[in-house]
Amino acid sequence: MKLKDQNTEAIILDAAKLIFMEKGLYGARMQDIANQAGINKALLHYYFRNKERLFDEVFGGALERYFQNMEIISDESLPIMERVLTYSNRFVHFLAEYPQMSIFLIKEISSNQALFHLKVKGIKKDKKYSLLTVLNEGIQNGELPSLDPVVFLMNLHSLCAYPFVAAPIFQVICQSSGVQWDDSNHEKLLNSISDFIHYKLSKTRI
Amino acid sequence: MKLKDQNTEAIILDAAKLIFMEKGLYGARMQDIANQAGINKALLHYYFRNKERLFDEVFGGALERYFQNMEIISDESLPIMERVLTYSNRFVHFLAEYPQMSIFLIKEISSNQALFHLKVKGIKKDKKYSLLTVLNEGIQNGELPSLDPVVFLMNLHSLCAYPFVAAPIFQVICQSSGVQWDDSNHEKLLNSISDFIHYKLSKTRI
DNA sequence: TCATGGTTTAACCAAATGGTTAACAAAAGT
DNA sequence: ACTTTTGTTAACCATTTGGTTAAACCATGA
Repeated sequence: MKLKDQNTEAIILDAAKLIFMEKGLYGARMQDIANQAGINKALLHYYFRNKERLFDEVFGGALERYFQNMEIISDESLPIMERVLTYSNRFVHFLAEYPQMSIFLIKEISSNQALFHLKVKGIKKDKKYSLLTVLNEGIQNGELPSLDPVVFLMNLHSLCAYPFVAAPIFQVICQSSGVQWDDSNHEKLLNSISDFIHYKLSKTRI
Repeated sequence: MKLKDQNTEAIILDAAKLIFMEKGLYGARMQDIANQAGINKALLHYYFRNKERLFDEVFGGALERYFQNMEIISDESLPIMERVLTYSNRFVHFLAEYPQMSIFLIKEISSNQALFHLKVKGIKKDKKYSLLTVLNEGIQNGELPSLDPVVFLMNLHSLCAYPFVAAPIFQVICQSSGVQWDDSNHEKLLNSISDFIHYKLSKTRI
């Protein structure tokens, strides 16, 4: 029975992820999730006591993967520029793989900041460096030019994440101008971000 | 009666805007809106037949103002660089004034792309130029260096809008790193965007 | 084989919620 | 004054929805 057990649990989580991602906490219906998973609604409550617990599971998982990817730059063996480049690369690839993740996080965080706060604290506890500390360090020891690290962080995240967050908007904008915006643009996007990083973090600014 | 009439309608719209912005279409409850407006729930249905109509009113209004601000660059008397700078400036100021607008649009668009599509078509019909066409023009006549206008558009919008969209996330990130992220950063943000525009649109690239 | 315990379901329940009705209030027209 | 129109409300209704219950199902070990 253990086999089947783990299986349905995973199936439920996948279904819940899909539905929650699409509809959010309020929009999602337990029945929809049950249908998606191909099981009875009561079974949802058997595995995850209620809607919030199920949501928490999905949400927590998403957050963990999110931060996991955000914290990869702590590798001190590489120059900071290199780390930031890899970091943004992985960030974009991560978002490309889970396109709804970003918007999902933002949706839910904006309507339930408290939960997010707690989860982050739990996850960040065991992480040593954040991009911010790394940047500050680099500025102080002269590896980076002097710049406002918070603004840079904001800019960088904007360039990486917004294209996925606002994909629906852009599809319409581009469409109505006769251009296409699809996955083939990821490479161009990455190039422009690399360009930005080099521009901002090179010691030889103009 | 005309006086009171217009008044309650406006009150309802304000209340609906507030609640819808915060909770979205699904999350918002008619009762909440009625309470916020200080009136009976039935009165909502008296003025706006049902929830969707009321939502449409709020949503349509938001969209119109949004696009109104996005289309100001059509002033041909100015050099393109100037126009783009003003454009991004106004964009940021607009979002600063309606911080939830962007996230609201994204939320609703992502769960109801069709409506958005229609509304945009209706609004864009009477607009002559979009940022894209202006950019393309500038590239062709040599006023701008050769660059991918779609990617630039994406980058620019990202830099402007994401800080507002992701404000909740950033507040937590910054907080857990001991930094502050509040309105005082708008100016820094604007500077960094100006810098980006100059970097990208100057003919004298490095 | 059959008792046991985890798994799954159909049927049900109570609360929430969008929407309606009928009656009342207040202004405007006559 | 009184009739009509417009604005407003309390009470109500039907449906949806999260959650529960009791019974059935089924693999496994005694």
